[in-house]
Amino acid sequence: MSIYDSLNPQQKEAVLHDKGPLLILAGAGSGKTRVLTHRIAYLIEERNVNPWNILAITFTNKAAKEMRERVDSLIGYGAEDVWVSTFHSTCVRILRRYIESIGYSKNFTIYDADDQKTLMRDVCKYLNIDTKAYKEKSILSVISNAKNELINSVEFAKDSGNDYSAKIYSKAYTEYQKRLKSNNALDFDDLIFKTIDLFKTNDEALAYFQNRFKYIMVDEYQDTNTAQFQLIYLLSSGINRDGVKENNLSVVGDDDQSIYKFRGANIHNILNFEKAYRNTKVIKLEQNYRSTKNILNAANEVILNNTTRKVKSLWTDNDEGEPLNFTVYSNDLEEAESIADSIQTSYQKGDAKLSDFAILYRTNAQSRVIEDRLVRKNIPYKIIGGVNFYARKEIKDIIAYLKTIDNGLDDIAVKRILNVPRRGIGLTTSERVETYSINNEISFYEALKNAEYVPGLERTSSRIVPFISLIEGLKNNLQSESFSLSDIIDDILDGTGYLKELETEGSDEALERINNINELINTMTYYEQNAEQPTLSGFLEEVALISAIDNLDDTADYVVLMTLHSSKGLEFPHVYLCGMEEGIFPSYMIKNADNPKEELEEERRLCYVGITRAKTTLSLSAARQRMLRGEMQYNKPSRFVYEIPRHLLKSELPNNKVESFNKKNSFGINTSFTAKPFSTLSKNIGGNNLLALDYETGDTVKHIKFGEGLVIDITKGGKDYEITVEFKKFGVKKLISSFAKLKKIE
DNA sequence: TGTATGGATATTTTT
DNA sequence: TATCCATACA
Repeated sequence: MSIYDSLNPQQKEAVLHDKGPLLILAGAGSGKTRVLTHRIAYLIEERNVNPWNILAITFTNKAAKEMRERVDSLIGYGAEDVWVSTFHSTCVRILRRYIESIGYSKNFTIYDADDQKTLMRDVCKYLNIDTKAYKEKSILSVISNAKNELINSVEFAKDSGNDYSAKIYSKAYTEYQKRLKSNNALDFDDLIFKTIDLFKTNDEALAYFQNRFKYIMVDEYQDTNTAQFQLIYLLSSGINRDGVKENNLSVVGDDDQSIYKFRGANIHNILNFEKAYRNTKVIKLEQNYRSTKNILNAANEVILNNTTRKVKSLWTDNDEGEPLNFTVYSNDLEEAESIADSIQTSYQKGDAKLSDFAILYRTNAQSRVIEDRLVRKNIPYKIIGGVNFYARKEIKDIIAYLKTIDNGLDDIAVKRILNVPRRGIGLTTSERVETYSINNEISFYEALKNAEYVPGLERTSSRIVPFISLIEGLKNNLQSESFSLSDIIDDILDGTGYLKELETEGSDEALERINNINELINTMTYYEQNAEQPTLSGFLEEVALISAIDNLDDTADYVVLMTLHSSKGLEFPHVYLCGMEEGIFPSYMIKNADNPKEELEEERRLCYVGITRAKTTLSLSAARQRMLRGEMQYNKPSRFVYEIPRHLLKSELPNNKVESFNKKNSFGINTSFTAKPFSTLSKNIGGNNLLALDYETGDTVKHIKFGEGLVIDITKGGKDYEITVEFKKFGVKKLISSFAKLKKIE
């Protein structure tokens, strides 16, 4: 039996596709990674394609690693020669080799969001841009959008014409690029942008890679942006020996799972693929192997409300499974408590491992309450994302030292550590050095070396000298043959007294920082032992391109918490989708967006992604009130919940337990209950979901807290009703029908 | 130059 | 709520 026999007909067709462009529209859980890996195996084993002629591109390191492992297990040898990597690392590898032809040096550093912001702050100061009116972040986002659309600063300037704001952005863009270059640094977007730049200006480099990558595969194609599209287009447009353009490009994606528009992803890349590549073969994978029928149907129904999509419908041979849970809790604490409870119960019964559970939410901020509950119950968990490990102060400090040692041109790094730990070198000094460096067109570090000549620094220069000799000493260590990379952090810690300072402080926070630093040392040791040719630049590069999801270890047993975005591509037997509330999910941000309808559809795709992560059970939940940035929010259940057909949902028995932490709710009572919103719900044919009320004006109704009252008015407000009731004991109140569980009294 | 303080402010998703 | 920033003071 061959490895291809286990594939279904569509999968097989995709795997056995010969040459030319191939678009695989792969629904959630339809085995797309399987198809890609089998296709790679097929090309190598059956078509005698050289492994090194294959390039497979993913978005995360984790996906790349998985793909390589799977190819490895499929074929006997050669898997290690297949180039499997992310867009960004692919570009870094290309640039490390050829970047000199566009005027950077090979040991360029990569700026993360923090570095970008620091640099932009300097730029704004220099250009006298009022950062109240033009925030660093928004300027950076304008620049990022431009780069994603392959607009350089010169073209941007042309396009901005006489528009006042555009001119400011343009000036900032120009100066920002100038400084990146003099710092010998690239930001994330530059990695792609400059690679294209290189290919457009250096025919030899382009030809080399076109010739090398005869077969290209791209995963998650729906998330590519214009620049990435162009990159792939260039790489896949090589001419073969017979002078024919083969376009041996296979892309896999699902337009319904396109959730990175905010990051420049261009959904038209996938929607118009067939137009960009003539003679494209299109294959749809519609059989889902992951979820139960109930879960899949719920997902299908929700996504049906989107208008901009390729028509497809997923089906499955799997069991019907259990209906989905939907519970409305009175507040976020209770929601968290209940989720933790239910995980604990299943776990203790031995029904599942902890790693079978995932708790998904829209925003990172929501993780805090849940984390708190899990801690109290001693349930091991891991939060993916949130404050990035490499964004922590102590880690950034050490990294800045490493960058300074590696690339003295990186002014941002040098400035960061100049006075860390304190050396009595303050702002005034730093500014004088900077002025000197600008006037003399040298790097900040070079200027520091000349401190004694810098005007006004006669006295402080004595403090700068030891700093310089420290760095120079570390640089020298690195040169010596016997020196190992992993010693370098120890040397930094010793030489600077960084560790000592933390030890003396001795606070919990300081200990935590020490732990983090040790983790960094471990990472470095691991890198040194495993990399083919370990270098400091190589390590810094790896660290810069790491993503949150890469830290997910699927062999460890813990509950994972993450945003819906991070969950894409993963699957779990049991999924909790919490915070299913209007304003949270969909986010309130979409209301003020340029195109609310488009944004809503993106949120809905995100919901689709969330639902389709679940294999056997899915629990949705909402909270009637939740604390958000110190303010109490009252939200209605998410419209997405209403888009799930009633018959796919299970209503649980009321849950009236009294929790001590909940005593002080603003109503003075505990209203923990399991909502049954669908007992009173009817779905209109137009898709405009309205609650059907079982009472009308003039009826006597009963409210859980206010008791009996007379309905005096019912007004339609959006997708809900506002009910005015005159209560016997509490007077006239206005209530929202979906919250106030009013019961008609006969 | 360093630190403490209070007030303003910004709140989605991240390779 | 958490972070950032300006200002005042040591």
